Amino acid sequence: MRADAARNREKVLVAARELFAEQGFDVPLDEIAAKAGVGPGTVYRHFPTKQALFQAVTEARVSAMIASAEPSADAGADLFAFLGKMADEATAKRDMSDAIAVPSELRDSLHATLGGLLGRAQEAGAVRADITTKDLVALMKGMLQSMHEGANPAVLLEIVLSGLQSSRKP
Amino acid sequence: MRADAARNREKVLVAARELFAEQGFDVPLDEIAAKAGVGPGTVYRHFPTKQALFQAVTEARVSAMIASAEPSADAGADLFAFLGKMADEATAKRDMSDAIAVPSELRDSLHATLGGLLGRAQEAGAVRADITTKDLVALMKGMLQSMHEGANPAVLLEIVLSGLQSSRKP
DNA sequence: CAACATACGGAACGCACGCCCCGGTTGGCA
DNA sequence: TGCCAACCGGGGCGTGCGTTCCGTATGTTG
Repeated sequence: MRADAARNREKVLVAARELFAEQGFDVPLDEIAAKAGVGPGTVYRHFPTKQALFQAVTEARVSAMIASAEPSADAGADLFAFLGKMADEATAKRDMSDAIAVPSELRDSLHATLGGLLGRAQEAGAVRADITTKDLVALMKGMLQSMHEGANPAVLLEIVLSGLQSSRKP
Repeated sequence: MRADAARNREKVLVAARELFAEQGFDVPLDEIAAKAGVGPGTVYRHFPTKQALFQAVTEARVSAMIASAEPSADAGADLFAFLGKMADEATAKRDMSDAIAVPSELRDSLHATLGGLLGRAQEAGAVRADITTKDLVALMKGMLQSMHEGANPAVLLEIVLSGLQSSRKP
């Protein structure tokens, strides 16, 4: 690989990282290219599609998060800690809320991780048993999106967490 | 107004009602026109913008819902009943989840209604005090959207309702 | 029945986006 | 240093959408 090619690839990654974090997946690719100081064509030389670029940018953080989900003695706490971590990430960077939605292997791994944590937490009786992985994913997707619309992220998270474990008061 | 104009206006409303209910606000306006058997231009003769058409279609149901939110002795139950009604509507018709998001006076009234119900429920001590109207709206928006992605609407609603009133277990 | 305003349809416009192509340039190897 | 392959930039294509324009058709009125 030529030196300038490697340099440009890096510039694209840096620009994409910043803009995806600021504006999420919906940021126009031309804007990323402009911020990187290259043409759109150059972006596509290094990444076959916009989603591939997104995956390249989020891979490190999402993988780290998935890796951090090691089971402990308290399965309920494990799940809640993971959801909290996702909420924290999503509060700081807008791209986390898209990582759970944009199609990619990464997203599938994330869903699988959530499913595993949920299952163990349910077996331990820490969360209500009638929730499916799909439900949890949809719930989180909605919550993460809501966090970027002026709502208080901490409050939203608490509502979801308490809702997961308890049934309604009579 | 000419007779055929009135007829076409009605055909557009019927088609829009069905398609907005099926696919939400995102349905292309040309599709509505095609289903109504008219050209796109005709739609715009009767409704200045797509949002105006959407408002015309959802006005009756949303207004009815707002009107049904009369305070009773139990402010908490009032709020929960209203949220349940919204969830039911959103489960059946896809346009309810957009009525809370698409800019219009209707949406603002809806938000105001939610704010009023929330305030009274909080005064009554039925829901946690640290939730703002913005939080509630964002939460509902996320939940309603999630309902159209394969999740179980009833479970989602229960999670939100129980989350609203209780704090997390220690 | 004539004549005119009113309304129609759908082609066309403007915009934004993801993605591709090509003439020119540049880096690295012989 | 000279040459070639690799790479660059950005203009351009295709698509989909909301919206507008205008020649034509049609309902209404005297």
